[in-house]
Amino acid sequence: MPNKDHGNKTKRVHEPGVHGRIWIDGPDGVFIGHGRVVLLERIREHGSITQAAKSMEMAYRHAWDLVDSMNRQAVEPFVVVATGGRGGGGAQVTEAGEKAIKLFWKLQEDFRKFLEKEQRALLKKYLVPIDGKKKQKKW
Amino acid sequence: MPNKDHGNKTKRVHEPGVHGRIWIDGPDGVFIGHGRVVLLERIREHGSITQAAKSMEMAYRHAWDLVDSMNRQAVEPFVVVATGGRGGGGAQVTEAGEKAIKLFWKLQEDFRKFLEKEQRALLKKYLVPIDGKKKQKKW
DNA sequence: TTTCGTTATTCCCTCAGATATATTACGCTT
DNA sequence: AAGCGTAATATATCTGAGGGAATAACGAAA
Repeated sequence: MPNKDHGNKTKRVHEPGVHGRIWIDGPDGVFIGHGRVVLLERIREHGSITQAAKSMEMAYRHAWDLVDSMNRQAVEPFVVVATGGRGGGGAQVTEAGEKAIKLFWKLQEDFRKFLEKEQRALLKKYLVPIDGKKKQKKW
Repeated sequence: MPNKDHGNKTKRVHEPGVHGRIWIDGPDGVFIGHGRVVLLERIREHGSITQAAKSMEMAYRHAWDLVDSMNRQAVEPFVVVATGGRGGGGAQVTEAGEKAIKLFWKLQEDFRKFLEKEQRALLKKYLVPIDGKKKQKKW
C-alpha cells in the first residue's frame, strides 16, 4: 500500500516553522483529540464504526477502543451503538458527541491562530527561509 | 528498570484538561523541541554528549542523532565537538545553541499561557471536576 | 608511544502501538 | 428459523522507534 496520505499515519514532514498538537485529557488519559474527532465525524457520516474505520483506513479494533474510551470518560456517551438488527446494527453520534466535535474544532482553530502568531514572531526576530531552497536560518 | 520517571519515557497520564506539545521544524523535519533543548542544556552542563545523555538516561546513540540533526539543519552549529585529546574530547554549546534554547523556552512559555487561557475558557463553558474524585463533566 | 575517555558508527534486541485475523453475540427482517 | 452485517472480543502478527552493547577512530598529555 504505497503512499497513503490520510489520517496521521505516514511520516509527515512539516514545512519549516512552528508546529504543535493539542488535545483534551480526561480522568483516564486522552479524551478528545484530532483523530478521535475525525472518527466521530466519520461515524456520523457512515452510521457504523466498521465503515467509519474503513473510510479512514483505521483498524476496527482501534476505532472501537477510541469510541469506548470516549464513552467511558464522558458523562453522556458520544456514540450510541446497536448490535444486531437490520443491517447488523450501527452507531450514532449523540448530541453530546456533536458538542465535543464543535468544541474541539474551536480549540483547534484557536491553536492554529496561536501558531501563526508565534510563526510571525519567529520570522521577525530571525531570518527564516522564504525563497524555495532550504536556505539560511540565522540564529 | 522499574518505574523511571524522568524525560518523557514513561506513560504520563495528564490531569484532565487542555494539553499539547509544540516544536519547530526545519528543512529536514523536527529541528527544535523539548527533548532537544533539554539535551543542549545538559551538554552545556556536563561538557560532553556522553555525560549529558547519561544524566537524562538517554542512549548515547539517540543523543548523538539529535545533536547531528540540529547541527545539520542549523546554519551555525548548536554544538561543537572534539574527538580525542585530553579526556577524550568533549562537546560545547555554541552561542547559536544558546539562542535556540532561549527561543524555545520563550515559545514554550507562550504556549503554556495559551493552554491556560483555553483551559479557563473550557471551565467557563462546561463543568469540569474540581473536587478530587473523577467527577462529572457536563457536555 | 602508551594511555585514556570521548566521539563516531554498526548491529541486534526490546517493547509498545497498531494492525490483521478469527470467532462469537446480537436482533431485526424475511 | 434462517440470513445478514454489524458490534464485541480474543489472539496473533507486524512495524518502527528507541535502547544496549560492542568496536573503531581520535588526539592531547604523560
